[in-house]
Amino acid sequence: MLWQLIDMTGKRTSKSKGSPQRTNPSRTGGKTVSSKKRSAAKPSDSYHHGDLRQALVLAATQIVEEEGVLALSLRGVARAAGVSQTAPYHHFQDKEALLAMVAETGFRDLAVDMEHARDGDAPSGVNLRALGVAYVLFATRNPGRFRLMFGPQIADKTCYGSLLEVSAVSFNLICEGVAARMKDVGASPEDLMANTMSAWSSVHGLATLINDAGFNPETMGAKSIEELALHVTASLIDGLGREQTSLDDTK
Amino acid sequence: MLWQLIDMTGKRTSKSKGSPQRTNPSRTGGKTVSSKKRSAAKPSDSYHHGDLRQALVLAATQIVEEEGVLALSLRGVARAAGVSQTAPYHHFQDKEALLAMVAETGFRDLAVDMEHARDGDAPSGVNLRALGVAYVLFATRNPGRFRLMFGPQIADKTCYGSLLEVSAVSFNLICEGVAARMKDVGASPEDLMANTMSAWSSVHGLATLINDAGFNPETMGAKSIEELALHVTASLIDGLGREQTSLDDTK
DNA sequence: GGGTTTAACTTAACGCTGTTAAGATGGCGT
DNA sequence: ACGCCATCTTAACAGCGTTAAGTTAAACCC
Repeated sequence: MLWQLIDMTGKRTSKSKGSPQRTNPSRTGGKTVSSKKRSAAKPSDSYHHGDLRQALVLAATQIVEEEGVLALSLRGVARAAGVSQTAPYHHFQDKEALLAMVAETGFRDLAVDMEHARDGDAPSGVNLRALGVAYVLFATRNPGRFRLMFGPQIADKTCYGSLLEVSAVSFNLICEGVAARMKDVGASPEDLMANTMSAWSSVHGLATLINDAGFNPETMGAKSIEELALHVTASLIDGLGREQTSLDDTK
Repeated sequence: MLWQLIDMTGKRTSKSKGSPQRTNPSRTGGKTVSSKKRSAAKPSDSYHHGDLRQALVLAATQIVEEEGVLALSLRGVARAAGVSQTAPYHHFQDKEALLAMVAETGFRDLAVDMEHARDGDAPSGVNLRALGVAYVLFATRNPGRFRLMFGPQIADKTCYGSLLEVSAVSFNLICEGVAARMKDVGASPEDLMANTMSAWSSVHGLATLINDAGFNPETMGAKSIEELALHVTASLIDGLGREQTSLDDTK
């Protein structure tokens, strides 16, 4: 998370768990395959798997998304990958490290979605809304991973350097969007961080509430999640009760 | 949650887990004590505890707050209460039911905090901000319970009727605050639900990010959580970059 | 009051989990 | 060719949620 990279000198103690900021030894994505690669399918005949590391991440991602983080067991992941129960320990220090890898792919996918949604040529308000909608849509389409990315399953995220780096990308996108909007409105640049926090809170809160507070958009008078996200981002940009004019007076 | 009570006819299937909407048999607070009550201390000599139910809830609450939901085990709670490992099963159907009780007390305390913060005589914008700040402060002062209240540990919250009822109180407070503000601004009442969602998303998102995304307010240019919460609620009410005028032009 | 019902509590046990230790396998560099 | 060593295996430990069956004592009924 960028706000942690920024404040790396802070007093956040990164408790226990070995050396913090441990750099992932091999790779983040897992493309250093030896040569006889197997993509991700299990061979079941050969003693050595070929690319077990990535297979485990994929299996874990699927379980997280289909049954939730709480239903995920390391043994279950190993079973899904067709290896023994302790094989994962040769690729990940513990269960949390595997989950951190899954979360990392989540942050990567989120950043991709947001980059696709971004439109630098559009008015700053429109661009900011598009970013927010993309954020909410990613969260509601990948609730399991989204919960993992921000939940307590990964106790101290500062232990996983690449996780922090990737998560900073989406944060930067929001931050840039807010900065552009503030420039248009003529707001003081010193409020950039606080305003980024406001924007981020809006979309993150909406996403979290949809995922975890068990409600459907129709109850709130919206036809779809996207429509509701548009409404919420409009409220943020122009103020409560004034969102109906947002598309017109936006720069 | 109110939005579920509202939409009780909805297609939310309340999967498995016995009869949904099960009414808590004895009491919600646990004050139906037989007569020889023991408040919550463990007797350790008498075979029967006296008020084990409440003692378990208290012990669980403490563990949730001090070590997090993930560190809580039913056996550990029983140990803390000084009873055997299976004693809790005579008061709660399973671990989740105990957690639901802890979450319920959380929603009750949240509602109390927000009711204290409410000021019906103040301008609508000021009142709404006070409600939001109270929400964020509760969440950051009780992170363990807050995570439990909205997290996936309680899989299907519709199974616990009293939980839904209590959670509706704070929702109503936000809803009323938004309605008053909309009236002042002259917004169409049909947007009430969507605007409530906007307001709620803002404060819930901020609370969640502070608790789970591991950042400190100073990084965002705020001196305290309260100041940041004030900024975020101002952004919501008046729009991004315009919050500096919020306290003046509010009604 | 004495006998019985019954809620509250106990010990024992099952299968599951995360994790460690120690042994088996086989690709790769020398 | 040989040995190294990353990779994978089986075995084992303690702790978990939960069920089953037995024990205690409070409450209730006549």
